[in-house]
Amino acid sequence: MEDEVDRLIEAWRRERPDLDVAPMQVLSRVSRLARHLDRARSQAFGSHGLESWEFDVLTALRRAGTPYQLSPGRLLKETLVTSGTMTNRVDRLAARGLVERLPDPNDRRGVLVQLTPAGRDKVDAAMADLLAHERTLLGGLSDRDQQKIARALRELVRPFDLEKH
Amino acid sequence: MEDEVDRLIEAWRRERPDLDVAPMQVLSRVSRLARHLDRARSQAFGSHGLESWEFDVLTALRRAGTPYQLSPGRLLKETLVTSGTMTNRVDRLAARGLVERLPDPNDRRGVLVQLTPAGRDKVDAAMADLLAHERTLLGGLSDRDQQKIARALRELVRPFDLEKH
DNA sequence: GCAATTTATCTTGATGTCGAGATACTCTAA
DNA sequence: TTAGAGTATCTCGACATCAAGATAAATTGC
Repeated sequence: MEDEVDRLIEAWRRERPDLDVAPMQVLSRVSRLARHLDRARSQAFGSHGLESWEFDVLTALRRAGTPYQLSPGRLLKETLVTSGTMTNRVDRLAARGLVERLPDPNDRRGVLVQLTPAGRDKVDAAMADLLAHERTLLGGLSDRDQQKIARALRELVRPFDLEKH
Repeated sequence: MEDEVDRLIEAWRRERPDLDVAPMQVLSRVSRLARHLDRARSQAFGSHGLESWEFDVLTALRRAGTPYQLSPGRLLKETLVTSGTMTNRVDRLAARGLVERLPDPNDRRGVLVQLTPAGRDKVDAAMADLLAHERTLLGGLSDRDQQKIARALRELVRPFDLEKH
């Protein structure tokens, strides 16, 4: 059974028979699947009144555990955005009452961003929904297959994860 | 050997032991890998003086085969952007001399976007580089493993590809 | 043949992100 | 203790994208 990437590859083989397009079999599918996942996520969050970028920030805080505080600097490492973007995001989340800005008691340059109870409720509900939705997307794959793919993907991501330190 | 997603999942297990976070093993890695691939691509294109969005449009035209013409409407289906975005992209590519706008002889509402020789040269060179780079990223995986993953990913993407028709 | 609908493209205004630079504070080492 | 380097956050301007609407031409149904 064919998918869009098969058609893509077929076109390249026709136009550039000299190129080895095998890498696209894996990597183009990763990119395309990720784009579709983004859209599916946005849709899932919509029912909770959340945008994707809001979910990204809130989950980072939620994962940190009580008291659900992280510095903006830490947040931008977790979410891979720039400092200007994070300032803007925290502003808007604070305006919506989902996070608060607190002065960092140990560093007067610093700030701590803390999840409010309302923010915690929202992110918990959205996370449960997201996982339920993702489970249905993976429905076709056996647990064994999922594990195999997860292991292979871990191999592919590791070089990037290492770069950062 | 652990990666960032292992740490992510560990944090969620600690904070929300009631949730089944297994889907993240596959899907979070897909999303993260895709983000890294985007950045790697941008970097690879930089050496050809191309932006990612430029490459997207030029490859769509290149794949179409001689005479390398597509309508803006067709282009936005291929690249998954809106019509306003495509107008803007074609404007800038035309200003750089990589594409030309021609009137569609069969439909006076329509336009055809055509690759110039300079555009074709650029995209051909960039594509070869991209594939070389992707091959090194996949270096750790045997051909058999690559095929297995490709098949599994095709399963995961198919439902999305079907939606559109 | 004509009105209504659909299709193709472009225009416009709002928005989110980035990157560079500004500001304020902390740390290091002489 | 103090100059200089480093760090944390915010500000600002540029830019790519999107969504909605405008325009013009083609198509459909009567």
